Amino acid sequence: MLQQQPLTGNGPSNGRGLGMNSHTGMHALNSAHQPSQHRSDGGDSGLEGTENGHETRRDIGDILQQIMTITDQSLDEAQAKKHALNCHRMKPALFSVLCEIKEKTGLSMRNAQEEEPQDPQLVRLDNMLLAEGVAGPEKGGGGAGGRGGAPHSGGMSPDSSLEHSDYKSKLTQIRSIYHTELEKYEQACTEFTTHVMNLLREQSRTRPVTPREIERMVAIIHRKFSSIQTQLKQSTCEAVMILRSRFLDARRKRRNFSKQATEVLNEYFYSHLSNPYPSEEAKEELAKQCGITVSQVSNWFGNKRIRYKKNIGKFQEEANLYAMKTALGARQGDDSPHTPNSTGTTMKPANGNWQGRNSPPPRASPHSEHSENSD
DNA sequence: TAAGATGATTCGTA
DNA sequence: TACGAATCATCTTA
Repeated sequence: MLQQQPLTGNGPSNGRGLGMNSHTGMHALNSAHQPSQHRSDGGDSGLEGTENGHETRRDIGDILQQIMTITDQSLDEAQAKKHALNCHRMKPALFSVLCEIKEKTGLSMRNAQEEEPQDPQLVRLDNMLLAEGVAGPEKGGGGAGGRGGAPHSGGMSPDSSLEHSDYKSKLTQIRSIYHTELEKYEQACTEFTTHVMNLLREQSRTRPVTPREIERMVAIIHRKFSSIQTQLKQSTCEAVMILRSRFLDARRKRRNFSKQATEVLNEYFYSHLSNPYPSEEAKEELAKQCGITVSQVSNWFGNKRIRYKKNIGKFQEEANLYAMKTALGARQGDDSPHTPNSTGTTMKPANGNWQGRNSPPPRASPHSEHSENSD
């Protein structure tokens, strides 16, 4: 309970000649009133108010003696003695002297550490949790948070949105567990800190504990708890990574384009059958219309050209269908976007080979103008 | 469950 | 770098 460290201060004499210049506190205390004890300051001590230096020393000696014996007493006795000591007229002076000694001997710095810069790993974890939408404010409605949120392969088909919601709900679970645990840790940290602070404050009545030391102790506690929090963050990040990788694997699964998207692409393809090479702009436009990426449009046209060429007969019916559609649209004065070149009945690639690889379609091909009015 | 359809990937070419 | 061709992996359908 009552620590004796300030009393066993082994530093050099503090110049106040309080008999603290010995390792053995008790000896020092016992000898505090001895006249032989050297006083270097000739009575400057913080013990002013006493007229007689000798008397003062004896007084102090008595107090210290009482402090030292307090641990041997029963609790009640000790409490009473503590109270008496706290009320003793010499107490404030003695206390301030003890504090000073402690400062000088560096005892209060025992556990002091330089303020550490923020752990870069922790910063990374924090950033990641923020980016994933686990930490920070909850993101409403739309995305599953952060960059990992929306799937984009094959557009936002109903299937993928289903998958998406699954991802979202799992992420929400992780988020909720993370926040619950975090709250627990924070609460525990606060409770423990308060407890320790109370203890120290209580002790500071009987031993020299400065507010600065209490602050340091609090900082130490916070460091300990923050290392636990780091572990929590690490685990959470791992969980998110696992979830993400599973989700990404799922996204790799091929999804058919929506019927509507296929229709748009087919309309373009058959209405440009003589030259089914959409320009970059046209691809972008188609991608936008279909809710897919430009490269998916490119893939689609690549596959379509090959497959069409390989089996024109098989696609004849489809070609007729879209040609009719196109013609109908044109007749209705609906200057539909997909009715540009109206090769309509031209169901075959020119020479069965379009331009061929040696002569790719001119970039500024005529159809690109058509595609521009395609919205 | 097998066959066909389809989107993606890889590789060679100009 | 865009394209054709081959191929893979998955989805759809009967």
